[in-house]
Amino acid sequence: MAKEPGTGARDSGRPSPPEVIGTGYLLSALGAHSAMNFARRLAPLDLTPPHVGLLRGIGMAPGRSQQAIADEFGMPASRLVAFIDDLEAAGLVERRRDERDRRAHRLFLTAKGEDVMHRIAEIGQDHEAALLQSLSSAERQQLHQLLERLAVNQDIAPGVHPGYRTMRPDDSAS
Amino acid sequence: MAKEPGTGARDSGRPSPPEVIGTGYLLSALGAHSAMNFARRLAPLDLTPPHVGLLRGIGMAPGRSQQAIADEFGMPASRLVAFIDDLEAAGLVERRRDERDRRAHRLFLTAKGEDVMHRIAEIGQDHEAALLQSLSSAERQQLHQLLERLAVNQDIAPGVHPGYRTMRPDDSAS
DNA sequence: TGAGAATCTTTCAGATGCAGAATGATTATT
DNA sequence: AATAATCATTCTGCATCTGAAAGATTCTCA
Repeated sequence: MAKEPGTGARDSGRPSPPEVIGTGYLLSALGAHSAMNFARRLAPLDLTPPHVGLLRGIGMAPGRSQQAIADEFGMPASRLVAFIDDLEAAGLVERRRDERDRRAHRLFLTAKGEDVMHRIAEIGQDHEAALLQSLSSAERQQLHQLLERLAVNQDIAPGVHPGYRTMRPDDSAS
Repeated sequence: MAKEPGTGARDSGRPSPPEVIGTGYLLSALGAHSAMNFARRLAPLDLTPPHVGLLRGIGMAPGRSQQAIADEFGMPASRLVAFIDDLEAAGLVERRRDERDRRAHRLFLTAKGEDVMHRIAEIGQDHEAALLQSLSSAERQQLHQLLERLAVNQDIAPGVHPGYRTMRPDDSAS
């Protein structure tokens, strides 16, 4: 029985690769998990996390052009169109032609949009509570501060983030 | 001028939506960012994070079937095939027919595969260092422990995580 | 033993996310 | 006035991901 292949295999002569799970990995796994759970909670409203991000972006500074918002969120303007279409069809957002520059559409939350934002805030709090349930209040604060430091350091835009899948391997490594 | 639509609009009568950026959001943004940077560093090796996850999975317990690995990683077995094809074409992984069950393929790292794993470990450390550069050593430890607690609590599988995009809105909310 | 059910891999077809080029309308530049 | 730049939109193409066949093998149990 020299190999015992069925069970575990933990005894070759080689230096085994490091077992530690990196913080970066934890971050990305937890982030994906958190986003997925949030998406689940959002599904009954027929919204996705990007929709919500945009709603927030519009609500916090109404009247901006699609281009401006696309820039803030780091997405191509062409991608924004479909999202705004959805939000407008749902009656949450209004496109108004800019009178000073009739190429541009200025975006506003409707009254219904603002109501939905409050509903979303509740959902967000539930989600947050579920996510952090294993941490004490002090620990939650600690965690939040540490993450905020990282975010500032990496200058994360407060917007919609694509998955790494979006990465084209032809850019230069950081 | 009752509306003043041009400038900022920060003065309606409504209760403005909460400004706080949730920890869940930070997590997901940082996670996406981290995964993207890691993907960038991996690109010269012609590998993606899922490839690396699988390599690790195979290296840590060689000889398992594709089905077993697909289960561990929470992905459909059909999706695994292409990844293993890639890894095998690159000479990092070997498929061997299981003699006891000739339907199954058992997966092993080649010597080259193990070498690449070590290179990947280096890359991971660089990545980690860049990510955490703004934190003291004690803070890094704190952060890691807090995240680990969350991961355990949410029982995150140590595998390949799809983005929330994968979520079909027809499942039940958690 | 032998027939049908289950299991493993693989291929294939379809849905979705995403970026970038092309287009039409409008505005800025000179 | 003519040309260039800018905004929104549409369209095309590529990558990711899933689930449904299909072929090979093994299991079940009558």
